[in-house]
Amino acid sequence: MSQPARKARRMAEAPAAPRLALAHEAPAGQLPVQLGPLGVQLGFLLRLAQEAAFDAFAARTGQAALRPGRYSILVIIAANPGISQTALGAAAGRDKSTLTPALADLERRGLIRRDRPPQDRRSYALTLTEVGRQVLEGLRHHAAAHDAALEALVGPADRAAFVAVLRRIIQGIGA
Amino acid sequence: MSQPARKARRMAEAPAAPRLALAHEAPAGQLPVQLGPLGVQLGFLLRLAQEAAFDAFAARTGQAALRPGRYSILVIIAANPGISQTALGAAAGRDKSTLTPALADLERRGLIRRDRPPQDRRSYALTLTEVGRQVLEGLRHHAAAHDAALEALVGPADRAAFVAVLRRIIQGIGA
DNA sequence: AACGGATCGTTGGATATCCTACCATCCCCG
DNA sequence: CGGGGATGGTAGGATATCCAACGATCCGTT
Repeated sequence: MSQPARKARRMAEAPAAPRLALAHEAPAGQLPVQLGPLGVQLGFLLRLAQEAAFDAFAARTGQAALRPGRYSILVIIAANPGISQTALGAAAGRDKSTLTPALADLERRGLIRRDRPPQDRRSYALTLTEVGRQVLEGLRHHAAAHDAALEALVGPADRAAFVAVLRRIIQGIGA
Repeated sequence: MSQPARKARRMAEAPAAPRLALAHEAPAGQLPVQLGPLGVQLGFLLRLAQEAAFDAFAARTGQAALRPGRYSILVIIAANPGISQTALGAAAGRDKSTLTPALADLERRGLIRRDRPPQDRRSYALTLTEVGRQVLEGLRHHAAAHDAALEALVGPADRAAFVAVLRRIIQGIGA
């Protein structure tokens, strides 16, 4: 849900070679493209890393129904049965309007249920169906493998430090 | 260019508090939302970190003309006068079709020039104008400040290690 | 009991992305 | 020299995002 659907359409293929080399190899006889200061700027590298990671996860999951964005929705609903759309959006880091078509799609596929709690007819209580649990189980394997692949690159000994840095960025960069 | 224009519209305001707390604080009397395994999954954290960093940079720059995506385009063109659109897209990690409207806009604003090299009338040679250089100069200050803010969170002593991890992810996650 | 402010979720619109197909151009090979 | 494959860039379409505004509902205050 956080990226366009290119990954869904590309997933039937084996993952492509990385789209970008930081030290750009140009065609024979040409100089490589210089990135200037971008090559060491943390924001730019974060973007490239995130997109590469996202692409790789999408490659693993392979089907539109199992796109990374849907995965995080299913995980959060599974962990919080009865959660509202507003709370889900906040937890997933997504605008509530972004969730409207995504949840409609998951409901249509039979992966979740949206019930009107009698005490608040404005909102929905979201829960996974049995089918949804099964689909999520399949996704968890992909997610675990993806996480292991990322951890291999980070270095297992450095994982905790890396996570701590990401959390500090998440919590602190807007201040 | 890597994210929707929400940031452009929001930039006139002071940056909002972070949209997401990893340990979600719920309304009084409610339990916080549980992230389940997402809270420690590297892919999810990378996404949140990247979006938070992007939001923060967009907040600094403030105007649509100076959006982060345009910044990377200007930096790369500045470092590679005469670069083609195809090479620029590859360096920026963007599809060439994504660049078409962005470059048209930059040209319209007088920040770049697109010339037809006589030896290859299929392509364009992209260069910054004097106005483009000036706009880029202003952006560099924002970018440097943003990078410093990120470095403060990463920890100056850990910056090189963090960059190395991001590069390994960029280069290696798709393999 | 009624009113006004707040909230939940949806809709419409805008922006940004990529993929595929196409046209114009280039270049290499037979 | 000509043809065919490749390349540069654009257009159309699909997907995903957020913002603002709206209708329905909730709740607190008077």
